[in-house]
Amino acid sequence: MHDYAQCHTHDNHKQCITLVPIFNHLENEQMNEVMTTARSSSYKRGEMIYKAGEQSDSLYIVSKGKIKIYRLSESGKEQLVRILNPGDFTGELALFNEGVHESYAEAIIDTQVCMIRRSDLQEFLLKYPSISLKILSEFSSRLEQSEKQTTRFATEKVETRIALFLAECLERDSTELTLPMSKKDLASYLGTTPETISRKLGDLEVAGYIKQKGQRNIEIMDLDGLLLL
Amino acid sequence: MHDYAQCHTHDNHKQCITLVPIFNHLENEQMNEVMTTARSSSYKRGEMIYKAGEQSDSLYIVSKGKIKIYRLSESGKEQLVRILNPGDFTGELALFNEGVHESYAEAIIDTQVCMIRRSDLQEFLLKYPSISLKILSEFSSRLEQSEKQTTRFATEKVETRIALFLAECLERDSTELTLPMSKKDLASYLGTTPETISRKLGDLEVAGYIKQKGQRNIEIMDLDGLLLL
DNA sequence: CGCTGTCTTGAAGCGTTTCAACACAAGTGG
DNA sequence: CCACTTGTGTTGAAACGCTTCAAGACAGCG
Repeated sequence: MHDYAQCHTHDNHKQCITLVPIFNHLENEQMNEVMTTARSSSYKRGEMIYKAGEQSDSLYIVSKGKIKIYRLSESGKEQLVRILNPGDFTGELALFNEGVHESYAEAIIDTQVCMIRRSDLQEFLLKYPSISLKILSEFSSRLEQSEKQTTRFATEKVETRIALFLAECLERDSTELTLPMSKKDLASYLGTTPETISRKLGDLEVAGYIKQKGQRNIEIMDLDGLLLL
Repeated sequence: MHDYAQCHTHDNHKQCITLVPIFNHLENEQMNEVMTTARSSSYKRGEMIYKAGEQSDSLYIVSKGKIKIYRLSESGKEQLVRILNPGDFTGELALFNEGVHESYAEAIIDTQVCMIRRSDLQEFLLKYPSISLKILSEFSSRLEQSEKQTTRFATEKVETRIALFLAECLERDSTELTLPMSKKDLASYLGTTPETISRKLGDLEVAGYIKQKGQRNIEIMDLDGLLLL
């Protein structure tokens, strides 16, 4: 493994951009072209990358660290939308839209991102149409995912939403998982409260579907049963 | 206004494709190229255009009629996702993705669509990259919209979701609106039951925020009050 | 006109939130 | 390194919001 912090800026960008599904099909030369336009930037735990209402001017690719994306509803309540790990990107929505962010991006640990300016990106898209197809594919998945999530909120009760979430965290053929976020954040993500998360996980454990191991690890005892809730 | 049904197929396609934001910036010649690859198809009230699980092979553009898009949740409950009117399109998600539909599309009145095959579309996208940018922009808006909707479900109570929906139906500087769907469908769209819709609208009327006029018309008496719920 | 599906209203029941109090873990500074 | 502070996680009891079921009114379509 590499320690990014010790890399040259150029190596850092390369390291980071090759991680991204959108770009990783490019020829080496095109890749270099993209890289030279990128800048990098660091954020300390708790710092904001962008806020709702701000003008958007870049695509942000996480090269190191963790970022949480959240929204405020009309009545001021916060909902966690997504957690970004190295290789994930954000800021894309505002780029093709009105240009104003509607969500908040905050570093949850010390984080390094690499940024591609809007104008540079647009240029690449017209020059290498295959990038567009990649982004279209990425957007499609995200839209499916988001609509699926909406439908779950609209039709499933909390216990089911938790069960489905656990099932999605579980790697194929594995029986144990590590929660990707705190239970407080999980509550925000699933549209409920930390108290309810705590109680429902307790219920699932009593019913024999899962076994909680410490704060963040869960062993799935009966996946099929879990999905029948 | 035109009566599409009486048009020649070719005129019909043109009529229909020029309606679509994705294509309406094209030169006449390019437009013709797109049109010649399109086919049209008709559906009677209640007929399915596609179902979840089916292989996807086309983009569908509504030229006449109304289509409802809905999903089934894991536990089998139905949620209405969107209603398509002439000029709207669907089927796009599966085109860039796995190729399998995850939602259902049903004609709610007699409907005519024009279809562009997947392979033809991909060809156009690589040939005319500006179409991709248009679609990216459309997808961005949809994603914003969908994430906003998710956040509402996650954080707002039913009454607020209804109020926000009414506000969005209201045309600028207007004071009266016509619901775009039945209250039963509205309930499905907003993730609640027809009974609750009925009761909450009653409450809003008693509180003086709105006035119900017949089954589908509503006069907004106090928009600001409504949005402060 | 009659049938079918949508809409309304009431009463009972359920699921989830809220508030408060306490246990526990993690990050901070002497 | 420990003690301190701060934030996260748990548990109970009460309150709330919404759904469910049932029954009747109404509208739309053949």
